[in-house]
Amino acid sequence: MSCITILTEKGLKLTPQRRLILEFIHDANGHLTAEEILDYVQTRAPGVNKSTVYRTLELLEKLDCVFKSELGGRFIYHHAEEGHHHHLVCQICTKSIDCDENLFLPVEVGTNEKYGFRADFKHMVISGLCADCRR
Amino acid sequence: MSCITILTEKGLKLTPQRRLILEFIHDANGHLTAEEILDYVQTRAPGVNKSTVYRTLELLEKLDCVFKSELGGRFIYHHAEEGHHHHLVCQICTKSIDCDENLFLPVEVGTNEKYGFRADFKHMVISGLCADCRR
DNA sequence: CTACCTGCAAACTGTTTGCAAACAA
DNA sequence: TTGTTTGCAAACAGTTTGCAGGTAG
Repeated sequence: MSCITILTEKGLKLTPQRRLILEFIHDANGHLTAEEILDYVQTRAPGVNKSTVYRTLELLEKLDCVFKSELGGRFIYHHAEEGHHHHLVCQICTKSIDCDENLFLPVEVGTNEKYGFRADFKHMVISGLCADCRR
Repeated sequence: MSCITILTEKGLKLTPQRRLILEFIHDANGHLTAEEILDYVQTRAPGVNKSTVYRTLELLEKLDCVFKSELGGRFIYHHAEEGHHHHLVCQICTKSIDCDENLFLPVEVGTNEKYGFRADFKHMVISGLCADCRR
């Protein structure tokens, strides 16, 4: 079910601001900071306020339309579609690689068996060095 | 080699403030926020300033005496000794379980083979539900 | 029409910085 | 003594909030 449907079904409104934010998040390959989202929205609709962006992101997170993670002391957001749930982020070039989610299955099983801990691997950001920057 | 040795060998000074911070971080089982460290230090030496704590943590990180991770939009710190490099943090009770570091070996191997990405799993914080809170 | 949404400005939290005084070695 | 370290206050970044006016449905 699309984010727009989710919104309208709850009696929430599809404003131009929200439309732009949804559009940008959906088209983005990786994750985005609130600032990046604001910048984009403002190129299309100058005057949009950052509090609108933050409030929309908070709403979309509650509706499970976006995931909120953290990276480098700030929050990052990405759309909550099936597949590619993780991001490999290069420490040097900051490039982000979408990562197959079942790579973490062994860890999930391991923490469960060993500590009874149900790890939540829905929105991981893994820091490291990408193939290009390793050389 | 102890943190104190590392400090003095570089001509850096072992002040009472630094002594307290080192002591607290070393004794802590899990990870600590700057605020928690400041609170502790101030019970033992009122008047110590937060900038001292931040500057000391920055220094200790550079000297590889502590690791800096992030959790819930703020930074957390833990001592950089061998073993138990990861933390399983319960979303409900916020308890932290030290976690065997080679649990992540399969992921490290996987991201390497699949994407050529050298994942840095030295200071992971994994969110989820602990055994008690799952019930 | 009305509940939801926005822009604005201001508050807030966690972190960082410049500087003069204080101190460990 | 001397270079390092501290406390203070102020700046800073990212995020959140209250409110009056605006708008989608």
